[in-house]
Amino acid sequence: MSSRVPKQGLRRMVSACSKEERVGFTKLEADPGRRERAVLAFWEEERVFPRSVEGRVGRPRYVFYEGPPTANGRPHIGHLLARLQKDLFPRYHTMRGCHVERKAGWDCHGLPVELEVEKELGISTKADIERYGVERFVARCKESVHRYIRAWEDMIRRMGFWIDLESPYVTYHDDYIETLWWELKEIHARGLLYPGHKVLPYCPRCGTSLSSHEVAQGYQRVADPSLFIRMPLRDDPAVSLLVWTTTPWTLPANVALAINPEIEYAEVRYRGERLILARSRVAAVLGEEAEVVGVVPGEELCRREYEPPYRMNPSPDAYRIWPAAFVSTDEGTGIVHIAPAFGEEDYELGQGLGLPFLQPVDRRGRFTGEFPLAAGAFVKDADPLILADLEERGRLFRAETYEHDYPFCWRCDTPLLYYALDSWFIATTRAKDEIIAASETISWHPTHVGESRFADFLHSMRDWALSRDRYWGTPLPVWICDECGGARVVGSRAELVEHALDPDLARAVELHRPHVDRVELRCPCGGAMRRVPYVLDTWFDSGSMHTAQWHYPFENGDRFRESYPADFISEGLDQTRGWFYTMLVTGVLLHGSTPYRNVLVTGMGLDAEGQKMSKSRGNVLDPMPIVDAHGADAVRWYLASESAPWNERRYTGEGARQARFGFLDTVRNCHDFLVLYAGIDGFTPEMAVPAPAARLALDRWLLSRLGAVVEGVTAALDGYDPLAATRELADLVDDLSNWYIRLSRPRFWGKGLTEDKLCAYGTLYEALRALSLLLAPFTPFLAEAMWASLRTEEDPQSVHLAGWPQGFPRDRALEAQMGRIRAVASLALAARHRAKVKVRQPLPALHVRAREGDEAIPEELWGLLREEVNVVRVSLEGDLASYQVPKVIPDFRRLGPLYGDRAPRIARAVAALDPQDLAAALDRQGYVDLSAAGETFRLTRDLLEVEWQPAAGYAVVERADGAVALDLRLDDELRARGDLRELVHRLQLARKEAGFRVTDRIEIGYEGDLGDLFRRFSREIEEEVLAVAHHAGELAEAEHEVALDIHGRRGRVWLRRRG
RNA sequence: GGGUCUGUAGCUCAGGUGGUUAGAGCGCACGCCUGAUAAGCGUGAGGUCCCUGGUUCGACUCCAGGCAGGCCCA
Repeated sequence: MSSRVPKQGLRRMVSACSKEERVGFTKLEADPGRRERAVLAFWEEERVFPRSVEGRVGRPRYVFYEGPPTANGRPHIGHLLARLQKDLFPRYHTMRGCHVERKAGWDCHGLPVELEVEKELGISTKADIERYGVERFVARCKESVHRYIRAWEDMIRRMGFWIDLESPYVTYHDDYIETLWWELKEIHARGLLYPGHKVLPYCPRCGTSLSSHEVAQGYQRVADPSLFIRMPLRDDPAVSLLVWTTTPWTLPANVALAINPEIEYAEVRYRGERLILARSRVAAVLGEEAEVVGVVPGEELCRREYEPPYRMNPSPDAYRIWPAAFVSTDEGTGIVHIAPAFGEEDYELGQGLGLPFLQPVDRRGRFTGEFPLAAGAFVKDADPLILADLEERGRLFRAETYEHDYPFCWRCDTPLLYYALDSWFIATTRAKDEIIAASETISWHPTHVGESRFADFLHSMRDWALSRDRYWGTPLPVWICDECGGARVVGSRAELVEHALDPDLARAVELHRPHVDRVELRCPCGGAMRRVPYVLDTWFDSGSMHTAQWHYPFENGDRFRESYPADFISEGLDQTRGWFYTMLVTGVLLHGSTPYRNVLVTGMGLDAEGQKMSKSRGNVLDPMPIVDAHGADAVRWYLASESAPWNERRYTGEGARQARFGFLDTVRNCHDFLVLYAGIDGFTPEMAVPAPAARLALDRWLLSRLGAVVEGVTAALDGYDPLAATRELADLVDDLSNWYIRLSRPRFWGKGLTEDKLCAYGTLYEALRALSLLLAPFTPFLAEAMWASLRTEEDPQSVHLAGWPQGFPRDRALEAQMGRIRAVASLALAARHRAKVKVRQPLPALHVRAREGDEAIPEELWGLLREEVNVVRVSLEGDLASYQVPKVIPDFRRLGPLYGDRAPRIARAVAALDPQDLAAALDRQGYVDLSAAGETFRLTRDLLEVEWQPAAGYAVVERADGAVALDLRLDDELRARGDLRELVHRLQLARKEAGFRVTDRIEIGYEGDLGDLFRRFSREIEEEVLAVAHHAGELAEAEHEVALDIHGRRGRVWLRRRG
């Protein structure tokens, strides 16, 4: 296909109708929505994204892994930050010449999806699901996932996030699941997969346990009861142990108390009763009133019996006191209530001592008939019942509330219970050293997340509670024999078929509940094996994408090997314990090394009030209206340029608006400026332009700045610091717009395509072209639209198929000199402002206090300065003393106490002296002697303040970056020149009011006091306003007429177009 | 309670091996420019650099302790 047609196609799509329309350059569509939709259509038609990947096959790979979005909610603006990084860096490395595959992925399984469907169906328990039918339920889960995937795809496309949506990995596909099965078999072969019975955080609503990384997501601050309870000693009922708990509902399951034998306990008398508690807690718990009557060593309490709150077990081992090292005196009384069913430490203690196990709570978190007081009540609701009962029986010592963080189910907000459960585990703790060693090869951005937060988490690692008692998930591939209890971990579909009682069923079955549960295997013992009822923790799904996305090892061996590990991943900070952790674990267990080398961690999205955005809070900001209003580029630039990626952000719509008008429109204006004049002169990029060395300093400066920015942006992106890159780019655009173009404007106005004009066009063209390339990763739409206008026939069709810019040699001396000139210009403008003199009025001189290096600045640059600040002459001075006069002010606050009523006379004497001499003397010797009223006084420097003021006719500005004195004295010539500029300005305004084009030639008639000016500056006026003739008197057939007042010269002017 | 990050202008945020007068954008005020024009530019006002203590000739920066917020852990 010829590149000509699509080039014109995009041109048509992105450009506004322009009067100056020419073959090459075209103005950019100003409406971001229209511009971006045209670019999207172009990308689609020309398959630009796939070509940008395919075109680099065989080049070094830069491997990117997509952290799959959970397909159970709509995207909000908080998701965009990480997505932006995931687009920006692959685009950049593609332009650097790497082969960057970007396979999309969808995380489809899990409780959140089930919850969504439950809500749709208006049901809320597992029994409801069973009644509804697991098969239908699972089918609806699949539908739900598809709905959300479509919403995500729409957002991803509209934002210009390039990722391969055509062939994503999908965690619920059989191929994906098969890899997970293979992984589990591998892990099992290493002896790291085991079934256990442990106390786990458990959601009674969802009916399933949660892993540590899930629990981490759901802590909330709550007020819980805080109870102190009396537990009388069996052998001495007059004495009670004082026990503290924040979970009254666990008391019925109490079977023991634990103390620490290292701790000293005290028997105290308190308001007539005798209590035992840790000695160091007496004051905190009981206050001043308590009287310690005896010390009880911890060991003395061990094995003694006590009276439990509820005697529910007859065993002689129950209701005794035991030693335990975990008992501390940080809180409570140093005596801990033990309920093995409801606490991890409790459970282990109970196992170790062979204590009875009481479980009066069912899987739904409700008390069973075993505990009639609260039978049927949800545990948290039973708290008040138990409290009242203890109170009534005189066992309650004190009841308060206690504010602490308690874990809640991260999806359904039900308080979690610690509950003894059967579960399957991965023994990650046995590979802990290996995992930590691998983690140390990862580069974190920012470093502290990896060094502290992630490292801490790894060091406190627990075994991974892998199984979930749910429906919509990867089935745990473990089959257990009914007869002998033997287990088989199935690692592939083939293995399933091989051992199935019904191989045809196994061959065709979908690897989901309830289908796969119908497959029974033949046990070596001859019995039938049935699958355990569990599905996997969804984090195992996404955490395995490094391997499962390729359906490795069943196919794609090469692709897997070339793509492991990833060079780059980027997700939100909340993934530290989520995806970053689970992916590392599976990567190390299966492949022995980290699955990713660089992680860019993005901060969380907050709303305008600083609250975390979340679906449950209802404060999520939908990005699409903002995108519609200002464009995807504006949102992208806002996200990239506002703050470092890892900072949390407060999002408002305002940021994108600013990005659009403050930055993107400036870029567009710069481009359109070139288009306007290149159109008039017929400049095209194919024209031969003099070599940079032959161009003006202004041109050479801009080219050097380009070199600096290319270096800066490259280094910033190589270091995963997009913020620094945007700063470089913003500075460049400022230099381009507010200095280069501003100062070059007169160069573009002259007649014909002169050598210098060619240089200006060539330089501006090269700058815009490089800018388009540099912007491509950040604002791909605008960059593309610019490229469409600027590219030559030899160039790639898309900016995203082009290479990263290079080849702009630096001239650091010139950059520094121009920087100095700009600083001086700013000082001079400040001086004009202070003196209230317009820039249009020429002034005789600007005196600059010289700095090191100023003498080396070439005359050419001083010339730019003269024009910019409109002065006839610029001079360098050693100091500005000649343009300032000192004013010596006596300090009455000091003078008064020293000289009393003589002070005013001294002040008068000071005023009578020449301030110039006074200041010089103070400066030289630090004091001045003077006589007043017949006395001589020696006034030291601290008594007299010297203030420097501009001398008459000067404006002086002094700042950290320099000092200038502006000569404001006007003579007739300067006044006349000022009048001329004023007149030209008014005539230009009149042209514009008349609606003439910038190229129209005109004829002028005038009358009144303006004759002098027209006669004297005849040539200048005609050139400036493109007049071919002017004469006194009203103009026949005038198209426009204005009344003028130029500094008191009044008159009228008529304009008419000619030819 | 522990870890960690953050705290700088009205708002959103940069910055600094410890060194004259701490920056940007937006907003605000005033003005300039007018051949990029339903644009552009400049100047200015605005800050106890969260607080307290320490180290130092000198602290917004380093150290310690606190306060507030976010995230994470228990």
